[in-house]
Amino acid sequence: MTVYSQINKNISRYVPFEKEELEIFNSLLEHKKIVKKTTLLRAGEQCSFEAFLIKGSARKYYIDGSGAEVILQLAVEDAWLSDISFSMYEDSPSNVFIETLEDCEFFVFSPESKESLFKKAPRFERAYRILMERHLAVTQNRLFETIAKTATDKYVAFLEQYPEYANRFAQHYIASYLGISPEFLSKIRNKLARL
Amino acid sequence: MTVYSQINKNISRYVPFEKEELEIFNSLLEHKKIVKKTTLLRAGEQCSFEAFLIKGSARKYYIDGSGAEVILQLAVEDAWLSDISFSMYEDSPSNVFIETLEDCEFFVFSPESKESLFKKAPRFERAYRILMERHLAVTQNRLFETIAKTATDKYVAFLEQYPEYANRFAQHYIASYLGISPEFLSKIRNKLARL
DNA sequence: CGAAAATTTGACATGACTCAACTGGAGTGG
DNA sequence: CCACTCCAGTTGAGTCATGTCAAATTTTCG
Repeated sequence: MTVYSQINKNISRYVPFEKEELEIFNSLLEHKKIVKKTTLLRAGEQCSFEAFLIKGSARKYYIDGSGAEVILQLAVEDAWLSDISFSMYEDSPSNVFIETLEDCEFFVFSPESKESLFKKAPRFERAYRILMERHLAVTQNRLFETIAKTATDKYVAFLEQYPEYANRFAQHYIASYLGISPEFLSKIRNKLARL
Repeated sequence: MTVYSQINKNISRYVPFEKEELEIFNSLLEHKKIVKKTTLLRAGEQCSFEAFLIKGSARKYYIDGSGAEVILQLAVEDAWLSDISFSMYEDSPSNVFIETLEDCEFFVFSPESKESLFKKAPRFERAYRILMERHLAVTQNRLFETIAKTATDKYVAFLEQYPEYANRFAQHYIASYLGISPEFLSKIRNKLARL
C-alpha cells in the first residue's frame, strides 16, 4: 500500500501493466497537496495538465468571453481531470479552470513528462486512448441528456448516477453542472420533496 | 492518388507514419459504398465500428427509451464516425444510430481489425488517442455552448463554424443537432434574415 | 404531375430565468 | 461566546424564451 496504489490500479484498469512500466509511470508523477478553494492556474499559458485526484474534490469549468460559466466536471477521489479544450486546438478565447473545493491531493503530469512516459513505455498510449474514449462516451451521454431532458429529469438522473454527489457538492454547483439556474434547482427539489 | 490517400493523410495528421505502417493500416480497412437514407445497424449487438467518410454525408444520433432523438454528429467527407457511447461501458439501453444522408463511401474498421492494427503497428494507438482527445474537446465545447448560449447564438455560431453545412443538411437535422425545435429554428432564421 | 416531406407561420402554453427579498447557517473577530 | 457578516439556499412575482400543435405553403423527388 503505497501512495501510488490508487492511481496504479486506475491506470491498469483496461491495460494490465508490468511492474517496470508502473515504476516508470510513478517516477514521472508529481505529487501535490492543495488547500480548498484554490484555482489551479489557467492564465493563458500553455499549461496542459493531466491530473489524478487522490483525495478531496474539485470542479472544472469554462468561462467564455461574455462571462458565462458552466461546470464541465465535478470530481472526487479517483477521477482524472485534464484541461482538454477546444481552444487547445482552435484559438477561441474560451478557458478551462480547475478549482479545488475541498483540501486535495493530486498526481500531476506535466506535458513533458507525459510525452516522456509515452516514449519510455508506449503501451500507456493505449491506456490513455481508452481513458479518452470513456471520457468521450460520458460527455456525449451528458450532451444528450442536456438537450433531450427536462430540468427535473436531469436532476433525477444525476441523483441516480452520482448519489453521493448531492451532499458533497454545493447545490449551485450542481445546478451549473446541469445547466439550470440555482433558483430553479431549488424549486425542483422542493417539488420532488413534496411528492 | 489512390482511394487511400484521403484517409492516410487524415490519420497522419498528428503522427507521421512510415509507408509500411500505412500499408498495414490500409490492408485492414474495409471499403463500403452505401446508398443514401440507409441506417447502419445498431440492433443491440456489439458492433462497435470506427468509420471514415470518404464521400457523402451522414448523421449519428441517439434515441432513448422515451423516443427522444438527438443528433450527435453531422458528418461530411473526411470525418470519423464511431459509435462510442455510454452504453458501451455501462448497460443503459441508450442507442447510437448512424444513417447515411447522401450516397456514401466509407472505410470501416471492424473491432477485430482495429485490435489487429494496434498489435501490428502500435503507433496507431497514439494517433487514435489524439483523435479521441480532439473529439472530446469538440464535444465539450458543444456541451458548453448548448448550456450557456441562447438558441439564436447557437445557430449563429454553428453557421460560423460550419458554413457549408447550412445548405448540405436539412434544417430539422440542424435543429436537432443544436437541441432546438425545427419550428423555432425556422423563426430564428426568419428573424436573422430581416436584420 | 402528384404525393410526401420539409419548412413556415401563428396562436397558445409553459418551462425556465431574473430579480429581489427573506431565511438560515458557517465562519470570523472582538 | 456573542454579534456580525457573508454566502447558500428558498420563495414569489413577473417575464421571456422556447416548445407544442395545427394549418398553410413550399420543396423534393419518384
